[in-house]
Amino acid sequence: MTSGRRPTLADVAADAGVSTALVSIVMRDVPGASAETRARVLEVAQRLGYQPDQRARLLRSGHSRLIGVMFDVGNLFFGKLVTGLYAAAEQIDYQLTLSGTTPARDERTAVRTLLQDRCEALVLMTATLTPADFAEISAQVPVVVLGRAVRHRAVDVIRNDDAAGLHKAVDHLVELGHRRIAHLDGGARNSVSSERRRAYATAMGRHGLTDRIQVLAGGATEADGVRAVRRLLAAPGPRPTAITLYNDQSAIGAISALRLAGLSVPEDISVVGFDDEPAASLDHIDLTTVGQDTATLTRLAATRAQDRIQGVPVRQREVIIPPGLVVRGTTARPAG
Amino acid sequence: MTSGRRPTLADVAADAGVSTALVSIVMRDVPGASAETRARVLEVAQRLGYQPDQRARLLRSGHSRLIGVMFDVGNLFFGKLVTGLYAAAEQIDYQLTLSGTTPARDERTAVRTLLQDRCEALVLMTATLTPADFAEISAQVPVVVLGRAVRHRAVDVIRNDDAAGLHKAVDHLVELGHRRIAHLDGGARNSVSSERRRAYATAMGRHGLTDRIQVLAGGATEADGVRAVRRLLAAPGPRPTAITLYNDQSAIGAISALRLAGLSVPEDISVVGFDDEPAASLDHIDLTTVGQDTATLTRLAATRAQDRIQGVPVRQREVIIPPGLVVRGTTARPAG
DNA sequence: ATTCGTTCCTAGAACGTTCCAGCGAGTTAT
DNA sequence: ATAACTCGCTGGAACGTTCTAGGAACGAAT
Repeated sequence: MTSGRRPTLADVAADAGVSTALVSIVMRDVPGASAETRARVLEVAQRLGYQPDQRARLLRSGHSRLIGVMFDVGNLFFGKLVTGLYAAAEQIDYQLTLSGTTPARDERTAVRTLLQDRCEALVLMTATLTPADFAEISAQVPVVVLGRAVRHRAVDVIRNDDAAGLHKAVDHLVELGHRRIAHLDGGARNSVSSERRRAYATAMGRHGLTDRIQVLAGGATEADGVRAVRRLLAAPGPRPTAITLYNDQSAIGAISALRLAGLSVPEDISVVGFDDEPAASLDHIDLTTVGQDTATLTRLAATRAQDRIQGVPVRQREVIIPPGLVVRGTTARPAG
Repeated sequence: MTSGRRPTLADVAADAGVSTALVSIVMRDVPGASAETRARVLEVAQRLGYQPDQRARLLRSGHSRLIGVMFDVGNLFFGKLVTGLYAAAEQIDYQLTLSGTTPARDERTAVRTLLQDRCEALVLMTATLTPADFAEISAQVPVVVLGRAVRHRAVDVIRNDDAAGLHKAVDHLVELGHRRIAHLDGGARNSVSSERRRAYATAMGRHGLTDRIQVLAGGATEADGVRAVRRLLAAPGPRPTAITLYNDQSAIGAISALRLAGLSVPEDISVVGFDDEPAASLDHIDLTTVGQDTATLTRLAATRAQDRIQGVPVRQREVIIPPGLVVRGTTARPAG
């Protein structure tokens, strides 16, 4: 099946009766060859099934035009980001090398393979790397952290504006007529969670609803959403007409708990999630949620990588992108 | 931040006062260096932050010990398979190069980059490649198709035994006491769907339930599941006490339609899906389903790739792996 | 004393590409 | 007519490794 040896530049050159240098010129589509020679060389290359050897190419040319990307293969949100990165990289004529993390393949390992592939910059969707890791890696290659708030003087950060997301959620609900809006928290020891909680309170304040602020203890999972709703319904006093939640997972849990308790969403109570996970768009969930602008995030990550490679001076190391509100079926005007 | 140039073998050699060849020997951990020299070279390499250049290494050595993997970054099931492949590749001391497909990056493009990276074999989780593509690709490098029934004389196939999956589903329901078991089909023009439908019928027959066979027109989406259940409930005659479905998506739709109609799952009706998607294990779905043996699938794909690289003769080009039944909360004894 | 093996090491040639310098033959400017 | 340039092309060096062949040193066997 597999033919003995893949054809090289030399094979094409010999067949076309020219030098390897000229074939190289033709293959790279740079000036330096006449139209007719160009056509002839291309014809031969096509006929022999020549494929340029990426490794030899970059070994010689010094620069690989390669951006290394680390991501978790078990999380669909990162799939979205990788999709965006591929598109963005193509725009600026860079290639992507992917290195996945799995439960058995940690981030250090993933980064090491990217380094060995001689990527010119790294885009990391990291969860576990430490400041020491960042120091070590960024000493070798520019690093862009995508999607997570990391504070390290040597890395660039492109991430979503969580605060703006919650402002939009609250604005949307207030516009619909809601006043009694609760927030279901994402749990203690979690910086993302506290940023979202604070933003909720600020947003309520901006609408003069400071006295209506109600933060419910919650968490990041469906089960957390279920429990929080049970507590909420058992509590005395007027029920909120709407809830914003830490994320979609807990929102999905909350919705099923509400419906199980005989309340309908959104007629009796509106729900807004966060993240726009794929599950949020499923027919039977149809969750209104805050969606990160993955296209912009990835475009900026790619261009920032390029800037660093080219040594372009960068003003702000951290760029924060406003998300959009994806209005679906779990929000409506309050009853009455 | 980034230091001028990454250290090379020559840098390490100069610093340690030995030849580059010797450093190479030490780095590859092959015999030919004394223990003390080895230690000294390693110390220098560590100190300089030397990382071997993967490209130069394989350019010289001819073989890359690299397996190219193509997968869809937008599908979590493939994430599972990639996870398995990483583990399997490590076992046999190969590295993986990932090339993702996205809506904007087609399979031809993905394969081309893998070829340029000089992978020694390709593991393709393909949906769109044609026989002509397979012919062209497999002429250059061994090809293993993972997870899909492709019939082409030049490629190996490792895939799940869909028929066995449906047999297990039906056996499980019969064992629980069900007799009136329906099957919700995955739609017409779809070879996977018809294999599953036929297997359902065969399984029913083996339990002497040929006269209870009931195939409902369905599809692959949640909406299809919802519609099929509505039709089922509107139809006259006794209701089935259990349904097997084409996949998890349609099963999730079916469940929500059943519950909306006031029926409880599994008390009134049992439901079995197919694929064990991540959504199936969510708390509020908790779907009994047929789960593919991804560990075995990926292990075999990797070793098959290795066999082809090494020219080991292969008896059967297609290997079909039995799936397992993941029993969760949507199946129970029938009422009465 | 010579031969033989081992062990540890090195020189130098590859691998397939790109880059640099340069060359002949036209064309244009002086 | 000469100089200067452009165009199309080529030879050869380089990139960072690994591989092959072999050499120096040393102990053991003859």
